[in-house]
Amino acid sequence: MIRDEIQLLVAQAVEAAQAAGALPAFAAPEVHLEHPGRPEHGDYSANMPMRIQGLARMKAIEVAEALRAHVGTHPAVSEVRVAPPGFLNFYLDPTWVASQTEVIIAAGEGYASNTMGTGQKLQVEYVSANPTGPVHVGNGRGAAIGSTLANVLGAAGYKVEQEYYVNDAGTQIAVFTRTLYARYQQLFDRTVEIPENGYPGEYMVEIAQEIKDAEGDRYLRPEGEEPDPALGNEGISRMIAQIREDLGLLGVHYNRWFSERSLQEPGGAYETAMGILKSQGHVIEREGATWFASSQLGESKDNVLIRSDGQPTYFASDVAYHYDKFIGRGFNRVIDIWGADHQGHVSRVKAAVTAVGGNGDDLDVLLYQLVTLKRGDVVVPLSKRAGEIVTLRDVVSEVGADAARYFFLTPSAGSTMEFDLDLAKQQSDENPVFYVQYAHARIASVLARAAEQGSSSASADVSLLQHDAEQTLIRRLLLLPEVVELVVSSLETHHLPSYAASLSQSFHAFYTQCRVITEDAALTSARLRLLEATKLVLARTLGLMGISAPEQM
RNA sequence: GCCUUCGUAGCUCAGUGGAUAGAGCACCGGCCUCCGAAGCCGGUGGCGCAGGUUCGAGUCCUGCCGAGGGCACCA
Repeated sequence: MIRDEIQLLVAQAVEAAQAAGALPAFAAPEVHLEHPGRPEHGDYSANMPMRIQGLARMKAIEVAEALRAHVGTHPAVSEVRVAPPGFLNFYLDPTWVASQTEVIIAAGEGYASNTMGTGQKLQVEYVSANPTGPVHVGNGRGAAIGSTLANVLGAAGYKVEQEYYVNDAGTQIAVFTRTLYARYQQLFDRTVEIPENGYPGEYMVEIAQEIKDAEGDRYLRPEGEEPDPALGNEGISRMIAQIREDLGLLGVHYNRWFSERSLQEPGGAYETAMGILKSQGHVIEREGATWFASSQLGESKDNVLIRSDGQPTYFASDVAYHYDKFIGRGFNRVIDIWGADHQGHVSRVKAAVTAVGGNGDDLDVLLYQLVTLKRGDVVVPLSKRAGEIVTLRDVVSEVGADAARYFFLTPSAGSTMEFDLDLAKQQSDENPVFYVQYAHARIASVLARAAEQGSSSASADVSLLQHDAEQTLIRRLLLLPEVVELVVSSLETHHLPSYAASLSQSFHAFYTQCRVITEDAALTSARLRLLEATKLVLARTLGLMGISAPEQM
C-alpha cells in the first residue's frame, strides 16, 4: 500500500538526516501520516518534524527542511514540500495515480484485501437474542454490525466463523413454556391467564396456533397441570426458525447456531469449565451458592455460578461457552457483539476466559448503544414484554434490507441512534444508500451503452486520466485498502458507509464534469477503464457491508 | 453514590492529537437540444460549560451540566 511506502520514506529520511549530521541522534517515534483536508497540502502529510522538534532541539520548520533534503525518491511521489509550522507534505504523481486504475482492475474482487489475519481462526458472535420472542430493531443493529465485521475480517485473511448463541436453557425458557401453554389452552377454550412476567406478545398466540394446527391437542394436559416441556421445545424451535428467517431477510447468515443447553450435557463444556475453575481455586461456596471468586482476579465483585437452588446462572453458561470457544474449538480470537445493556458483563467474562486457561485479551467485546425507536416524535418501546413490538421483519419490509443495513451501519457503535420509522418509510427515495447504489447503477448503464456502440476499454491508455475530477476519483479508489485496515484494527464498521458516500460523491462529480463516451476513442477507452475500476470498488465496498450493488434501479 | 457510553449545523450523524470542522435531510439560488437530474455547482448554519496537558485539542486529562446504559442467587 502506498501509505506504508511513504511511511517508510519518512522513517528513512530521519535516519539519513541523522547519519548526515543534519539532525542529532535520538530514537524517532513511529511515523504518523494523515490525509490533509485540503488538496493543496498534498495527498499524505507527515507531522514528524513537529513531534521531534523537542528531541532535535530545533525549530519544526528546520527539522522539516532537513528531512526533505533526505527523503528518497519514489516513483509514486512527484514532490515533497515543507509547510508551516512543520508539515512534510507528499504529493502523488498524477501519472502514477492514473496507472493505479489498471492495478485495481487487476486485483479484481480481491482489491483491498490484506493479510492482517492470515492463519488466525476467529469467531464473531452476534445478536444471540433470547429465543423467547422475535428479533427487534435493536437486534438489527447488532446484526448489521456483526455480519459486516465478519465480511471485513474475512477480507483481512481471518478464517471467520459467525455464530448465534441460542439461550435455550434457564428460567426464561420455563416462563416461555408456561406462556405458550396458556395460549395453547386458550385455543381449546380453556379460561387460562398467561403467567405473571410472561410474554404477552401476539406472536405467542400465533405460535400456539401453529402448533395446534400441526399437532392438534397432543400437548394438552388435564386442567391445572404443568405444561409438557416438549411443548416448550417445539415453541422454541419454531421461534428460532423465525429468528433465522428474519435475520436472513436482512442478509445475515450464520455458520452455526450454538445451543446453550448443549453445554450442560454430561462431560460437556460446562462440567469441564467448572472443574477447571475449582481445581484452580477460583470457586468458593458461600450462602448456599457457588461463586466465581473473581474479586481475587481484580474484579470489583464475585459472581454467582450456581444458585442456592442448584440452577446454574447465565454467567456460568457463559463461562462454559467461552471455554468451548477458546479451548474446545481453538479460536485464536473471539469477538462478541453485545448491546450496551450488557456492559457490566464484559470484564467478568474476560476474567473467566483467563481463569479457564485462555487469554482474556483474545476476547474483544464490542458494545453497541441501544436503538431508540420512534414514530415521528413518539418513542416506541422495544421491550419484548411491552404491548407493541416492532420487529426487525417489520422494519426490513418497510425500508428494505439495503437501506436498513446502511442505516444501522452509519453511526459509530458507541453512539445511540434514533430510528424513526416514519422517516425511514419516507426515505425510500431519499435514503443515502440510494446515492451510493445509484452511482453503481449509473456506471453499469454507461458501460452497457458503450458496449452497444462498440466502444471498448481494451488496450486503454489510462495515463490519459489527468483531469482533476478523474484524479480525485482515482485517489478515492486508492483509499479502500486503508479503510479496510482501519475497520480491522478498530473493529469500527461505520467507516464503510462514510467511505462509500465519499467515493460516490467523487464519482458523481466526475460524471458531471467528464463525458465518458465521446468521439475521442482513446479518451473514451481510458474513461471506460476508470468506470470499470470504480464499479469494482463500489461493488466491493457495498459487498463488505452486505448491501447489493444493482446494475439498474 | 460508583462504573460506562455519549453531547459537533434546525434534524440524523461523520471527523486516525494537526493547517480554513464535513456529509445527508431541511431551507435559498443556479445547472439537462448531449452517456441515468435518485445527479452536479453555490449559499445560510455548529464543537454543552470551565480548567489543564501539548508546538498544536472537536479529539487526551480533571471538574461541572445534560442524556442513555449498567451496578441481582435476571438474562
